[in-house]
Amino acid sequence: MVSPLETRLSQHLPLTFAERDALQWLERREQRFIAGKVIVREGEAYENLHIVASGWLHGSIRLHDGSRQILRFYFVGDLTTAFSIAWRHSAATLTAVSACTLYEMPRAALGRLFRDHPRLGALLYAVSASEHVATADRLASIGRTAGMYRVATFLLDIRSRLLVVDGLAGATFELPLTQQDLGDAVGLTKAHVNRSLKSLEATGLLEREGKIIRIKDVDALTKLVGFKDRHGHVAIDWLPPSANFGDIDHNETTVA
Amino acid sequence: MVSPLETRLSQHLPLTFAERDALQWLERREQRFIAGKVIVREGEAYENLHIVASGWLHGSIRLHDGSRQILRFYFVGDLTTAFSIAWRHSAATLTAVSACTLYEMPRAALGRLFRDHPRLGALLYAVSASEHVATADRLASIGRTAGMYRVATFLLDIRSRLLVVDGLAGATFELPLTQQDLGDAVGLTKAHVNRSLKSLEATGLLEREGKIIRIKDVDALTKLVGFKDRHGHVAIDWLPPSANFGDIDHNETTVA
DNA sequence: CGTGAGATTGATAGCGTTCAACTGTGGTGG
DNA sequence: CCACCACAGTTGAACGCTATCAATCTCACG
Repeated sequence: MVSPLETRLSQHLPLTFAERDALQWLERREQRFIAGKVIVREGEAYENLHIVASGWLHGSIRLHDGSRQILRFYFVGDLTTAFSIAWRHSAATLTAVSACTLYEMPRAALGRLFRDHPRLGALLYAVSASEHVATADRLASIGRTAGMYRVATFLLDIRSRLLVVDGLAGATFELPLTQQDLGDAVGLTKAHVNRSLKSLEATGLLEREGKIIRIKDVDALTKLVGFKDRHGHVAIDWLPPSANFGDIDHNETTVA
Repeated sequence: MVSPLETRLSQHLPLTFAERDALQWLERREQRFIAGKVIVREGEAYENLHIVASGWLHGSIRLHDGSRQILRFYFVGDLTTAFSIAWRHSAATLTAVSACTLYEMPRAALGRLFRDHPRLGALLYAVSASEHVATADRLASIGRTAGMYRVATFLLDIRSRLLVVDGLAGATFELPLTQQDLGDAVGLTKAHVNRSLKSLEATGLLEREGKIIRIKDVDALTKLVGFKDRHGHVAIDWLPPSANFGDIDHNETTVA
């Protein structure tokens, strides 16, 4: 009965009972998808947002010339393609990378969450902000650096997020992507992704075995490519107090 | 006495008196800056967010190798580098492009806004989402398209935002940027920016006179480069009702 | 008229794409 | 159990876009 979104948000902030209850209400409609399934298609009207309960997904947009840009990968506890909330039609395509389980949540439920739990609304704003900055980092990386660096930055970023999500200690993880997918994420062709991976291996900082990636010296690689980790924490000092009914809160947190 | 942020948000949604009042409270500390001034520096602790009252600014980040990526330009009514809210230290450098006037607003004031006016919080979330998607579009553009297309997309994007902000009817506008700046925004060197502009002029779809840009056929150029306008509207159907005190609202909106 | 910043243009080199071929591997049907 | 197939990964060769470096030009300004 662990709520993924609650777990995620709790990493930033101790939540009140009422807040946790509200989050769990968002996670009642469970759906499962097989690997490769397109869940929401760019440009189509959509009714629901999705919270990831398990599995990998990605959000992508398609360009004029038919090529695809993968914007972000989503893991347990992520609110997928949340940026689409600004429109009735989805801004991106949501695709299951692996088999996954999602909770479906009506758009209006997010509005109610802002109303009933402003502090959670503000926290979601901050989380969304951190994702925006991660996108911005990738923008800079793609615009200005050579292929090998883009790939390394990408791998460090995924590793960093998996750490937060899975609590995996190590620098070894499985990357269930084709090199084509990887290329669509970092803006390279699959051929050059392959060469970039080879170059990385040649530095001795990275090893591969099939889909398994092992970063042999995370610090050295981080320094080499100038990677900035944006996922550790979000600032909460600016958030409003947990409610208009502070007394009830106090009771409930102690109960919890 | 026109409040820029209020004006901006009113474009999406009729605001109540209380909401408008709250927004105006954020705009009491006015500051002026000359062109070129660095207002917030990446990585430094910061206390305040800024609302643009007049002028152009941009937010940028610096890469490992010293090069600069401009993430976004800011105009009247924009909440600048709002994504930094997720950290105590600014995620980006905020620089005045032209002389400008800003309102300074403590970070915690944003938190109070979420608490006291949840609907505004949700609306800010949506606006932030639309900016995130704009960043994502640029990411795709930079990763996958040739220089001429990137520049054209950038110009169409700026034009589109100026339309919203200034209500300018035409396809002619002043671009107070050096070609170096433009290159830092679209991921090209200044030399290649120049060649890309020349190529665009050669198509007959664009004219330049100094800093003045005239797009001769917006629709044709939009179609040519596959530009998607993300600035027109944000969806508000998911927002919560305007307050817990519906009756007061009703009075106040009619009074207004 | 000198000065300096930005714009423009040219020559060259390199990175990444494109296209194509080949290899390895896991799954499937006979 | 094996032949076959599809798909991903790998590698090579040639091309083209963009960076780099440098020189020149333009223009506003003191």
